[in-house]
Amino acid sequence: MGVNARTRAADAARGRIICAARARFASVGFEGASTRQIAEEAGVAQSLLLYHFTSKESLWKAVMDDLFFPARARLDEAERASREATIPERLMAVARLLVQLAAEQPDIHRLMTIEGRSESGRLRWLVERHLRPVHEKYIAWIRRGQRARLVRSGDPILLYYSILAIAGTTYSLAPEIKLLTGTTSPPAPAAVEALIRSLLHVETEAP
Amino acid sequence: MGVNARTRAADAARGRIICAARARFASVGFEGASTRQIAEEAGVAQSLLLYHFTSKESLWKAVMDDLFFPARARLDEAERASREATIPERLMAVARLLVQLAAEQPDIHRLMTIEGRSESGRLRWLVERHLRPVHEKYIAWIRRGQRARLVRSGDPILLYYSILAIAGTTYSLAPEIKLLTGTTSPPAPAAVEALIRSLLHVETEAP
DNA sequence: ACACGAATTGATCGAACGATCAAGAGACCG
DNA sequence: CGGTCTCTTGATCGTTCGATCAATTCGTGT
Repeated sequence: MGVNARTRAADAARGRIICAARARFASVGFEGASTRQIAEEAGVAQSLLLYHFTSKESLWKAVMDDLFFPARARLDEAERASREATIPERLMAVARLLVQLAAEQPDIHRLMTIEGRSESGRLRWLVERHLRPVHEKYIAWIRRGQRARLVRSGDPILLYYSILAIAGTTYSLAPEIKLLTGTTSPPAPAAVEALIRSLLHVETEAP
Repeated sequence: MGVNARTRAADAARGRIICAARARFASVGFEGASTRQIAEEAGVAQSLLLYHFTSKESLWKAVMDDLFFPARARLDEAERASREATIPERLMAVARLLVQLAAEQPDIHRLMTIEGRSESGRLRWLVERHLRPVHEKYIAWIRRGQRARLVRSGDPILLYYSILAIAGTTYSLAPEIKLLTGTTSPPAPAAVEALIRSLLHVETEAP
């Protein structure tokens, strides 16, 4: 972005604001987060936040873009890398990355599940801009895998959202799990991946 | 509760407040919900809300008790009814009820997943009062089933939270799924149950 | 019939909210 | 070296927040 020392410092401030905003939006939601708390955590004045992002809603959209565009780029890369594999293995490659993303940044799962629970202008924006391009593709993959009898039968939407749910929940609810069990280390991505694999697999034919 | 016409009307008002509060807390979280909106939706003055429930936090706790105590009673009943069955079948009886509860009242899943994502006094209260008595029991069941080689191996906490995630997510995110796919009818509980069953099952021995 | 008390309301408090604006600070180009 | 433009701040606007309080309503027990 910025080449000058001036604009580089400004970009750093923008980055700190986005980072603080992501944490607040993810934990208390859009309505519950306040621009003053976000600005304080970022170490800037509240008016600077609204200088860079014009409104609270614009800041929320910037947070979403900052989170989803890199994630989608990595998904595209995982698709390309598995170009030659079977549908179930391609789906597993995608699922593996979804688990990895949720483990690295649990906020991404928190933000999706906090916005998807009630219809709003923000949800419509998020669905059209980020979710639909991703979800529809993989749901179509599941359909294709089911036609080839390589993926378990049943509602593809239910199957896809169950994969998303398993991929993120244990990382998203880490504070609750810590309070409940004392466990401070989240499960290994490989263990989550194994559960998803058994969910995706075709059932062994009943006798 | 009330036997007089007077107290019966008051209980009705209390019920309407709790119902409206559950919807608001579930969709925008504790911090995002306002007592004025809740009171308006319940058709009472905001001051009456704080007369019956002394504070916003007390109202939240009343909502949780109102949701969890009946749910736990039904869980106890499902346990008793499956007293003679094997561990995996008892777990499936519990899972079936969890799916049914999430399908009937998706707010219960929304409220759990909105509070579990950041440590707070409310989360501590919820864990000690409602979650620990339920979760620890079923995680112990999973451990017992694993020792008997009747339940798939792996982290029991991950397995349990994956079951919870699958049971509730498609109902909890119904607004998002509707926007994404146009589907207005949520999946049948039996379909969700089938996914959980394949998650719980012991893997077929590798050659 | 009447006084008591639980239920309900409207007014109001100080604090925090999102947003706007004028003013200052300082790096950059001429 | 001075003017310009971007970045940053503090003050302030009107609104809404959770909470408190006095006043009113109305069924109930005596």
